[in-house]
Amino acid sequence: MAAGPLVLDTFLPYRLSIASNLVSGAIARIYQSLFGLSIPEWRIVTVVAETDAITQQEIGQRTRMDKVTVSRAAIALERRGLIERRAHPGDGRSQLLHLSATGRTLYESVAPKAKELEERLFGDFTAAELDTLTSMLRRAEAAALRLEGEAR
Amino acid sequence: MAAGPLVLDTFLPYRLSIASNLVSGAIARIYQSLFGLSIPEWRIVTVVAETDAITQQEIGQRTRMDKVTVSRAAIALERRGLIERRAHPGDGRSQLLHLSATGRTLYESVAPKAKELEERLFGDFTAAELDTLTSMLRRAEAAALRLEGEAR
DNA sequence: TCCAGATAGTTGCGTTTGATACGATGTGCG
DNA sequence: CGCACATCGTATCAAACGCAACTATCTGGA
Repeated sequence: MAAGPLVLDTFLPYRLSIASNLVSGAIARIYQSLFGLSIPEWRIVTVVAETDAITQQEIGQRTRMDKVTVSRAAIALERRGLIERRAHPGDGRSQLLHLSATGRTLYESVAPKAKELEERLFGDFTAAELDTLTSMLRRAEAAALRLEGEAR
Repeated sequence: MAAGPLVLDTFLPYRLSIASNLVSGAIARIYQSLFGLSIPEWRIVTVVAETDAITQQEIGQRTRMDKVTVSRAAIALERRGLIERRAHPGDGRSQLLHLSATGRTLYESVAPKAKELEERLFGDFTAAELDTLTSMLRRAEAAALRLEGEAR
């Protein structure tokens, strides 16, 4: 671990926040202008596409989005006809989300664009570097969760 | 670069956002409860401590915070007596921020706590890993900035 | 069976955020 | 020197966010 005095510019949580905000900001602007999707909406479309049918609660767990955020984005997506919500057989409180035909079509143009953006952002990383980065991020996530856990 | 279909869970911008939100969230809560400082306030205190006297505009550039965010946090810090604002000699529009005695005292307890948190979050990373992570984050920042640049 | 407590999703509301407009000051060109 | 334009910081307003309260439904134990 870095010894010595605090220097904001090299303080890792700070660097992480700066990098994440820049990357998220760039992507958010592009998705908004190309597809009219916010980040929560985009995440939901992707998760629903990957699972075929999923509850809002599960989406929240997977993506760490607040259930309120999921609820609002799901309502917006339904209004736009991109997803459909059916009663959950066996649990009347819940509903299963899945893509409409329109939603699936949209997803099929969104997904390649996502890969392209990833390529543009991380294209000069080697495969090994990408693995390293991913695993470091997961380690940091786990540590942050531990820290939160202690607090309560 | 990762080939194959989009899988949200391994999509790097997504992982970056999740990690950053968890880390920032944990730190924000701790700083709020220990020192009553928001993240923007904390950043300003740190930058001012490092530079001794700096304009709000420069703070914004360094930390990538909006000038509105900086303005509000600076006003709050001045009200609490942690920083002082003096006329900028040679530019009447601007002002130089510096720490008050109280602010310096606070900073001297904030800084070690920051190092401690960094240690708790990234303590199991080797020095080499930390360097790698930092430089990868900087590369991603640069790529995101290029992407933004193209958009306009 | 019935009721207390837990859970899914929505709504309300206060806070935070950032784009835009503004007032004040500074700068450069004619 | 004067006027158009840029820049610093603040104010304003609308949108995003997340906690807490709420409704409806489910679950387990007496």
